[in-house]
Amino acid sequence: MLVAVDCIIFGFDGNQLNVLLIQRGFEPEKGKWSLMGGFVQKEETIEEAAARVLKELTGLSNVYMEQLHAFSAIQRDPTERTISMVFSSLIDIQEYRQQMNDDYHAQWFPLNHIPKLIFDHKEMIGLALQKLRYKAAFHPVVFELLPEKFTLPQLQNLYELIYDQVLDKRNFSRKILSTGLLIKQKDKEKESSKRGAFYYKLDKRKYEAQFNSFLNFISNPIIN
Amino acid sequence: MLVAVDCIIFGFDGNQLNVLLIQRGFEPEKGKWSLMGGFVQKEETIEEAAARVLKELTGLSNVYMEQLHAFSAIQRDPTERTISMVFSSLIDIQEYRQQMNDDYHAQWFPLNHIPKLIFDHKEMIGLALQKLRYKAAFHPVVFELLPEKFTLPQLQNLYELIYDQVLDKRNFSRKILSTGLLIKQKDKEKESSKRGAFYYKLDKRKYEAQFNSFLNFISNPIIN
DNA sequence: ATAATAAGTGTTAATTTGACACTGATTTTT
DNA sequence: AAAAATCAGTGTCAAATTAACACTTATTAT
Repeated sequence: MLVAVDCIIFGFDGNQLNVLLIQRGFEPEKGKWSLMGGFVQKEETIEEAAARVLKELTGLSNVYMEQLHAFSAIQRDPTERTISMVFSSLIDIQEYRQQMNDDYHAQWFPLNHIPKLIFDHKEMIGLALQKLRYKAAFHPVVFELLPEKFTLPQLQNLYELIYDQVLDKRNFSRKILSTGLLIKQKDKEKESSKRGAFYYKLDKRKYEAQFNSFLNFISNPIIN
Repeated sequence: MLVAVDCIIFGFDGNQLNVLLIQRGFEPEKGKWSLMGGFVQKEETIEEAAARVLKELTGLSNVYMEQLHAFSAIQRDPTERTISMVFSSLIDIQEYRQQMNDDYHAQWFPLNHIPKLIFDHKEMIGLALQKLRYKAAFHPVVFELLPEKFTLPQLQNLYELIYDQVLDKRNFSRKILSTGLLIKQKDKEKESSKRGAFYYKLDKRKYEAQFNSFLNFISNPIIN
């Protein structure tokens, strides 16, 4: 019985939530779109295997990933019995763009335009998205998808994407600012509007301290 | 590399939260206290393996278990490289007492009197408890620990145990009844008080429909 | 100068929360 | 038979939070 890891990396480009995919480099299903996957070696933990596989296939390193779920249907890989440990992660696309250079052939796909994937990888992404919704409702995880400096409209936009729900900006900013997690900057982002919107940074000390206090940003989050 | 499953079964006896343990039947560490564990066979999913192992070691069947986490530290089993898929479950001790007859030697241990366990099993239980706290704060999972008919004082007692926190009974009953999930019965439980407390049953239809609406029973749940 | 665009901000009513204490039913004791 | 003990059950009020709602401001383009 083989033990594999598969990595789901969500990335936000300012407009869309994306998932990173590659064309599989070995048989079976060589050339088909797939999550970044590989086999666990004898001398590594599954977390180490996930980090190694991600690095090998995309060039990305120091990406914080966490266990999502293990998939073990007997025929999920029709050629060999394989259990897959799935990891998932949220990153800011821009921050990692350099690491992910042309030597690699990983590609970002917007969530609503994911190509046909091998095995049960589509199901894996579905579950990861569900967990993201769950988690983001109570924990300030979405900041991991944003650059260091971001604006309130960008942040709201991201929440609206994740929950597929429009939010009232007055209530949104009151709520998000009331957490005390955001530090207003002096400069503005001027690309996406004439007036420009102030940048904010995350207060990392408070972020870590308060991570487990529940926020409930979304009134009636739809989790499943 | 071996793939194992370990099962964490929490049970409530009316007073205490308990975990089910057995004395391990094979080397290494034969005779030491342990979670119910075994190896995944070629022709079964890990969920099936967990159900089979639980049945073999304790007689329990039809227990709903869900994946908790995979443990894969290289030396966690010092004799052989083994990855363990951990499952956990909540049950009403009474309901399963018959299944768990004298043929088996599984024993319930109150959470604050757990013996020394093999490998990383203590850590596994810690994580399962953390997840129970997390989940029970938003989902009505605690009913799985209770018999079909239960009283409000019993239910409150259970929440107080899980969160190690005393709750105001007026606020508690207001909140729990406002979910509409409980159906008041005509009869009373008269064992534990002179006056007797009305039984309630869970409205199973609503329970399933509302499972994913967040309840937030506990004001500031301490999750970690 | 004017129009267009998106940012930013405040009020009010309704709901929810948390704090708090007494009455009621029954059994045990004297 | 009366009194005491035990635990179930219930209501109010003030504070905090939420949801709904619309206008002003800064800037750029015309």
